[in-house]
Amino acid sequence: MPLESGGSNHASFLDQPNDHGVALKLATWNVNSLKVRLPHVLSWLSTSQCDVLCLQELKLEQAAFPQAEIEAAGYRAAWFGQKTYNGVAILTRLPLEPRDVVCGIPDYPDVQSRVIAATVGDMRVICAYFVNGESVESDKYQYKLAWLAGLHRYIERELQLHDGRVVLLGDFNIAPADLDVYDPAAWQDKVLCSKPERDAFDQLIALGLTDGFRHCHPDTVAYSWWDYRAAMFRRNLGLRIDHILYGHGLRALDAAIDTEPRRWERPSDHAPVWLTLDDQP
Amino acid sequence: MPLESGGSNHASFLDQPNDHGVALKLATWNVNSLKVRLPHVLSWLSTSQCDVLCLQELKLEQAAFPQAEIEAAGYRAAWFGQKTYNGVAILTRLPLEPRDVVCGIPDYPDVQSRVIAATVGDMRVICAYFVNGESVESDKYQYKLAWLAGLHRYIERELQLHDGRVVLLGDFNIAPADLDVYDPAAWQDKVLCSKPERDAFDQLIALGLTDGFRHCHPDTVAYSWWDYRAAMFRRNLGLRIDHILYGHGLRALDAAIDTEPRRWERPSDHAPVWLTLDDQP
DNA sequence: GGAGAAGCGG
DNA sequence: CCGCTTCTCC
Repeated sequence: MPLESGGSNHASFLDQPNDHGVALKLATWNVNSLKVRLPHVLSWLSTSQCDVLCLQELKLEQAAFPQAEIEAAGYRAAWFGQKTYNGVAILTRLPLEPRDVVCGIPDYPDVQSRVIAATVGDMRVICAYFVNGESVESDKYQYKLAWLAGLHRYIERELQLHDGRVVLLGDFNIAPADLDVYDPAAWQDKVLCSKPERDAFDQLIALGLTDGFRHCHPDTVAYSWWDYRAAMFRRNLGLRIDHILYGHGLRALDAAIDTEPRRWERPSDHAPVWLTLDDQP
Repeated sequence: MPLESGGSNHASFLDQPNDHGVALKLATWNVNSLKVRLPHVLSWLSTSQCDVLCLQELKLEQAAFPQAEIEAAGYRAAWFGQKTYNGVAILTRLPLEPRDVVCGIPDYPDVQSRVIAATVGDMRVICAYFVNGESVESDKYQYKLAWLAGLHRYIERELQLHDGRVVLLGDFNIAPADLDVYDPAAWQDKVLCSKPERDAFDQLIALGLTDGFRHCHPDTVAYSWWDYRAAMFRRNLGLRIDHILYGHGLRALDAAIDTEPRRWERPSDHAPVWLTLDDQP
């Protein structure tokens, strides 16, 4: 997969360096209700100083998005809401702003609000809340596989359109490898870990995307989600299912999963995952 | 209504004076879920120092009563629980204890846990959560009137059995007079204020009971309940529907409605009502 | 408006 | 376990 250099003639992300030097910090966080988690999000924004934060499971309708609070924190947002379930958003730190916002997967009809894309600086950011699938026996699992195929085609097009300067981030509801699972034997062939799901993940990678966290930490065991039940977080029994994949037109500097917010009062069951990108093409 | 002196040969409430001298302080409080309001109850017990506290709307089943916490506060309790709705309790400050506990109205079959009686010291305490009735057009209103008749017969018997040393207290769901209503015209003939309900209240009084609060404060406008909606408490738009009625064998010293707990975080919609009784027959 | 239930989704 | 919903009751 050669690095495309012909079409790309982009400027830097920002006119002036941010707190990460010339790097851009992106993050993804399934907040499991933005209404409940807004204080966490605002607090985390202020300390993490990330430039782009992608949220999933807003669980609020379009009109209920807390735009004023987000903007008061110095961010702009594009969001795709839905009552009760799903809902995704892209937050960008000023002077960055989401441009050319596209909700949903074009040509893939879906009543659920799972995908939002925007151009930020000169890269395409695609925030997705992947279908969970419930169990491999479930109808929802079939929907998941079909949805994954639809997303694959979408990402393929976006990579072409944006010369590999694409970041796909969100709650993938897929643990790509056994290293990403606290008990691989128990999870073998279970939803989130099944072969077809991992194949779909690998096919995204085969498009020329890199798993940011795994690239930076090839052997590190780290999880981004812990079931609320059975004190799974306290016992660190989790899965790494939230990911940041970046295209061949970009280069990663560092990545991590910030488990601190998972320790806060009334936490989301997910922790934010972040990645810094070098601004030298 | 002459004061019965022949049959009554009772000792004092307590062997030694309590914080109110020789008086006994009784209170009633509809807590609207004891599970949620337990901290309020414990806090109020510690400051009010009342000897007998009757609770309504526990909204918990018999086994879920927080006995340990109540006892740790220095109280004993008898309770009559029910899942979701109703539920009543009598709390007594040690060394007082509830004796001869009777749940429900004997000979008045009712699946709802609305009445509990106990002997405390040498008086009979009857704690009741009266039927609300919903509206005068409702079937529940007919149930209310029938229930009131059943209660009347019960109280009549208890007054005879205990030589007028009876206290009936609880959420009556009846505002006895227009003075007890923030907008009598609007509430005219409405449930809680209708003629048949007020007649039933007056018939209880006619048994030889005295409305403790009204006896001590003949002209005072004071409410014990304010609807959660429309900021009714802030605007002091309420009703006096929680009462302490005492028999002719007892004498009141003072009474009040403590509106402070209604200002606390996540309050009940009712405020505690208290009465002190002289221990000189 | 605030409590509880029951049911869905994760 | 935790969030959402709709429902009932007051």
